[in-house]
Amino acid sequence: MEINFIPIDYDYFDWQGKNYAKIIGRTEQGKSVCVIDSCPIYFWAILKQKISELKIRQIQQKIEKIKIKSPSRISKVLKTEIHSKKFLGKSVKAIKIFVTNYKDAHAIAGKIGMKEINKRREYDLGYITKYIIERKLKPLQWCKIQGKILNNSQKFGFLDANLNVDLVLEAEKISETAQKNFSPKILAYDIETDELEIGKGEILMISLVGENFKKVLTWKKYQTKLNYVECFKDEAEMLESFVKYVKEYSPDILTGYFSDGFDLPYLRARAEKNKIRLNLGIDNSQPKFSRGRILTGKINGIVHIDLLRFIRNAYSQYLKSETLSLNEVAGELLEERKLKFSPLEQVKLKKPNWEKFFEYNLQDSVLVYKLIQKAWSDLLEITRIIQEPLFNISRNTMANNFEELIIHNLHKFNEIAEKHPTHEEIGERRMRPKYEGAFVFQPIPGLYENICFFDFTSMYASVIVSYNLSRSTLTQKKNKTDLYQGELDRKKIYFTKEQGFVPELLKEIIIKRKQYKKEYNKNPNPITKARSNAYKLLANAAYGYQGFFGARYYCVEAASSTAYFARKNLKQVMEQLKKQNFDLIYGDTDSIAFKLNKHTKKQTLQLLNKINKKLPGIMELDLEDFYKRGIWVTKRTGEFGAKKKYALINEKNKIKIRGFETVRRDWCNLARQTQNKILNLILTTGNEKKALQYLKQIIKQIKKREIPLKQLIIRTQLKKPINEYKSIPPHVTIAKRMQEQELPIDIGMLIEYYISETENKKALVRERAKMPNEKGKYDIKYYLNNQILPAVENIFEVFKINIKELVEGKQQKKLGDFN
DNA sequence: TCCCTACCGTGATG
DNA sequence: GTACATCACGGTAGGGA
Repeated sequence: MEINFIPIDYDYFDWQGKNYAKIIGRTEQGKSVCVIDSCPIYFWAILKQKISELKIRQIQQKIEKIKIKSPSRISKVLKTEIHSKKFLGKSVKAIKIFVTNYKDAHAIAGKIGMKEINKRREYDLGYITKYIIERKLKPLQWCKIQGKILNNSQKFGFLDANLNVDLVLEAEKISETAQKNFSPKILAYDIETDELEIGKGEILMISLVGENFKKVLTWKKYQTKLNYVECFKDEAEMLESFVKYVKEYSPDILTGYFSDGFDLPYLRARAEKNKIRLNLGIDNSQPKFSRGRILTGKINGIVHIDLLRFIRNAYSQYLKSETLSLNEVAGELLEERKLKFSPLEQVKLKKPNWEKFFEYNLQDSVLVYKLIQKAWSDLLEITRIIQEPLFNISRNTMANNFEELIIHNLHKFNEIAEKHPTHEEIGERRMRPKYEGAFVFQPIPGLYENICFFDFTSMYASVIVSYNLSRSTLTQKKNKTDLYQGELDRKKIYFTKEQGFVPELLKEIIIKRKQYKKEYNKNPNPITKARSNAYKLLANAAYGYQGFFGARYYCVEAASSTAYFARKNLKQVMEQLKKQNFDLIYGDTDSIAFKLNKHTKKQTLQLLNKINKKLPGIMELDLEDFYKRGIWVTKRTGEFGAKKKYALINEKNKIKIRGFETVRRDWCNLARQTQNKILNLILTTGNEKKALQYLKQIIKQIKKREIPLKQLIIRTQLKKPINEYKSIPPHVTIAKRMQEQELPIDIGMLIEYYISETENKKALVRERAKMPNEKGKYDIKYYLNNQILPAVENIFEVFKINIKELVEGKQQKKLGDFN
């Protein structure tokens, strides 16, 4: 039997002491298939230099005798082979040690302590990772599989009989085939409960949304006109029906939002309470939760995706949303929001508005369903590039993905994989002091006209490639003719010029990114965009990866040298611009802002071209944009220009604001909006007159208490448990109060408060902080002096206007128009 | 008690 | 609590006058 097959979910099991991979996927016709397969299990013992062949033979014989007994099996070394390999770029001789069961590889490696053996490696790779590398059955990539059908066969203990799939195949031959698109069957779900703590309350309803499929399941007896609502006798019956519907729909992917941390564990807890099996798995197994720092829910045969985690890891830095709540993210990506409804208030009512409740519950699943449609091409693309299962890809950080990309490509370099750092190694790495990072140019405050911005494309990644910065290229040699000279803690360090595998893989990524970006610009569609985006995300992760204490290929020398070469190149370009009589305004890490002065745009671009020709390796300087006007301000403390704070207007009148309070969520809306408006007015008109008028009007409104409280709410995130705070800022005080009132508080929550007036004028800010629903008068002085003034003071200072007097009202009679 | 400053905490930039 | 360093700024804690 031969089929075209796309692998979706991976799992493995033991049969008679041996490991087997169990891969769930589909045929072109959409039939669900389970493929059973296996691969040799081995790890490496890397030999020291100059060991005699006789000695190696003796070591092999010793190793081949190793046996390990565990309660469930006897594991042993099957055979050994000698190979010429590379480890960290250096040629080595290594013994390939084949074992019966991968779970014992670690223990067997522990028994190999001969003094001739330098290192043992690859006993810490996961079985699925090894399997994918060995058998090239790559996630979400179409392939041809020849094999034997298992039909109620005794083999594997009647495993096929308990699988809800159309076909079970034992693979014999796997071969490549042309790639086509793949649209998985997706089901989104969401639950509503009357208590937030997992399992404490009851699940009131569950919504399910798929293609031409929508349901709300509930046990609240209620007559409804909504045809998608189904009512059940009790919670138990509803849960059983949920399982039934999921199985009938037979999705490839079951997805929720924060469902790792809430929906799935809640369902599991309530099923237990009701003594029901939540047998969602394709083998009728229940969801399994891995107890890491963060809960992770896995369902056999169905890829459970917590979309929040993917969005956080892949998209968050590119989103404008201030929180990653479903409401905000959907608002930004879909221009659609959650229904306005407050479930936790409703459940406290005697007669909740069930009709609205059902609609609200359904809408959440609708949003998740639409969001994953948007994310799908990225998920598919990243999965195909990294070659790890979708379940992992959807939860991995980008640094994590980068490491797995390396692991899956090592065979191209004949490299043996480096191991994970041990606890002690991680501890040491974390102890080391910080290395010098990016260069930031000290701006001179002012309003500038005719500005040009250049920036380096993927600067850090292109530096790593151009200077060959990595663990395997770091060298002790000091023969300066064929080495790159980097820096760590002001000491010189060296990298060979012979290309290392990390820079080479990164180079491929950058080249593909450029290629796909071109393709996208020519032919903009979700696929080309996703491809281009996926490569960009990966390239950006490479620098952080090498400086990350948990990385297999950690190399602080490479990380610090990356920053060093970036500083050097940025400063060099700055010098060139200065020599050509451009006035520098600003620069940060990989960007440069300067005044055109008497130069034309054409001349400027010609210079850009000239600079590019001299840049090392694949480094590239790009035109970011031309701007009509821009403003840089002083720091609140000190007379110097503030870094990382500026605002620009381009020739299409598009405004770009960086670092100002306007873009910071921990300032009240009034301060943010006032500042935004003032920056807008100044940038569009080129002077401060209208802005000043506007400010006066706002100040008047504050003093007359005309500002609605909503505009004055300050939001600050609670980042750790309350008792871990050394000093107690206002938002922690409020969090404590909320806790006392048994309001739900959680790490990561945005705490809202406003500052009220009190008798005691000297009270600390936190003593004046009140929850939004607490009665009180907002403190006029606080909002003037601590919110509005700091937000606008430095902007007007550019025009030599002292706002302080205006705000405090010292000269109010003179200025006349408010009191 | 007042005043100053170091440090904490958050959230930006790139 | 798991990619990096740099920076601004409000607020508190705590010591010295």
